[in-house]
Amino acid sequence: MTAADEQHIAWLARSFGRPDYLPLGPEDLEVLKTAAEVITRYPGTHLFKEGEQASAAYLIKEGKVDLYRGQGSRREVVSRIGPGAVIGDIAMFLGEPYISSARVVHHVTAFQFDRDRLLPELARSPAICLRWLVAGLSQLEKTQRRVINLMHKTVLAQVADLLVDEADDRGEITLSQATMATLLGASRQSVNEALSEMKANGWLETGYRLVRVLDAPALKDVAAAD
Amino acid sequence: MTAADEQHIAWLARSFGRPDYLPLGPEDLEVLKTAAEVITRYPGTHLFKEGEQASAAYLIKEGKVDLYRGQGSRREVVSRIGPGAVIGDIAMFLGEPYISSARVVHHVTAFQFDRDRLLPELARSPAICLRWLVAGLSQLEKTQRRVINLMHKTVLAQVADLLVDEADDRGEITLSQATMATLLGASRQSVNEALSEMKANGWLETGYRLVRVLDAPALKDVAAAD
DNA sequence: GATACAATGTCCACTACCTGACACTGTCCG
DNA sequence: CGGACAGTGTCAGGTAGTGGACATTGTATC
Repeated sequence: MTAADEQHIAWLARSFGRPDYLPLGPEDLEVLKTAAEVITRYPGTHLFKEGEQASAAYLIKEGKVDLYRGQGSRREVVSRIGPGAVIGDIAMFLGEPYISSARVVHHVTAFQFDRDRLLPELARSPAICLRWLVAGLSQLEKTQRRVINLMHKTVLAQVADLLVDEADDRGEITLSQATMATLLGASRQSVNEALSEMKANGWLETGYRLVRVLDAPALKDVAAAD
Repeated sequence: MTAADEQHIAWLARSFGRPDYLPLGPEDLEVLKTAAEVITRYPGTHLFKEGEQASAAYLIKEGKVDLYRGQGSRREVVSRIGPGAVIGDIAMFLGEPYISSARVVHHVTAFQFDRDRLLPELARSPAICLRWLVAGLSQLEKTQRRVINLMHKTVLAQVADLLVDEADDRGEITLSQATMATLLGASRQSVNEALSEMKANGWLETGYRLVRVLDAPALKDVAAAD
């Protein structure tokens, strides 16, 4: 086994092996490894598109991916995800078309699990099957809670929440205000106003396609308010 | 508990209380018999209560059960379910508290699946495990789609959608306008206004704690609009 | 049947947000 | 270097929805 393989297994274990119950054993990881394929994609390309029959799920190892729905000017970005995230799995398990499109933002490497290869393997590995599906339930439930939490809050609170959520380790977010607006389902003007207010309070700095969070606790307060 | 949480619970409860949510077939029950326990309960007793750690799921065999949330005078019946329905399973799989209370209305017999006994059994029956969890995923995914669909629509469209969705076979909905309002996260006044407008169009009749849908297609149009 | 409570129907002022419009500034590329 | 374009900052008018207040009507309780 190569060093690269070791790393891959470590990743898989981190993503699927949360050990509250039914922990995955080494043989389970071996199964996942054989069912997966490592792929790399360049920015602008798609992992999958909305409406296509779901043939595979993806575990992002590196890079960023935008999930969006709709086309052209009606495009609505649903979320931006990074390393560790699993996408497309729900549609794949349900045997339905993908619910959204996944477009690569920053150069991506990912594990691709093809339905035809994965399902037979899972049928032999109930522990993985349970873990994966419970993880899916949990994730769906979480995003649902998030959506509903934001639903009737002010744009100010929504923006604060988005910034806290999306900031990298340096507290920076590289999204245009227009993109943030579609992410939240708000208008660009409202987002701009919210950012201006928080900038005036000294909680953040703004630049071209950039926001730098200076006072994360304050933003968390605002996001929780209401 | 915040207002947003209330809404979340309302949404989830609306979905999980569905009588059409039937993940298990007869042959599955044969396999699961060893993990199940047949229980009988008298009217007024509880199968489980909101907030309790979910330790078991129930498959109703006979009788009626009210799913409600809140306590005392603040109690709100979310749904009444009958034979064939499975309740409490998603909370059980996720290892989280129940999202609503289940009170017996008419004398009930049911299968009780204890988490500690069920999980090992499912680990031996990957097919059932897959089917059950996929049913749960499907249900959650559907509600999520609905939430996102309704998110930025007018109260009028939201009310129309709720009515179409909640109407029984005679086209009647027995919910107070205040309850509908909390279900949708809107104000009672707005709901009232929406109902008035649709009543004026001859699409429905209103009564005390009652709405009777007269023109379901028209309501569907309104719900889809925007 | 009298009383208490719950639900409905309406009023109005207030506000957050949206659409549209326009000037200004940063970034990319020939 | 200079144009083209994308992104930011800001104004104004219009509107859906909120929250408070209150009269009216229906339902349950003793």
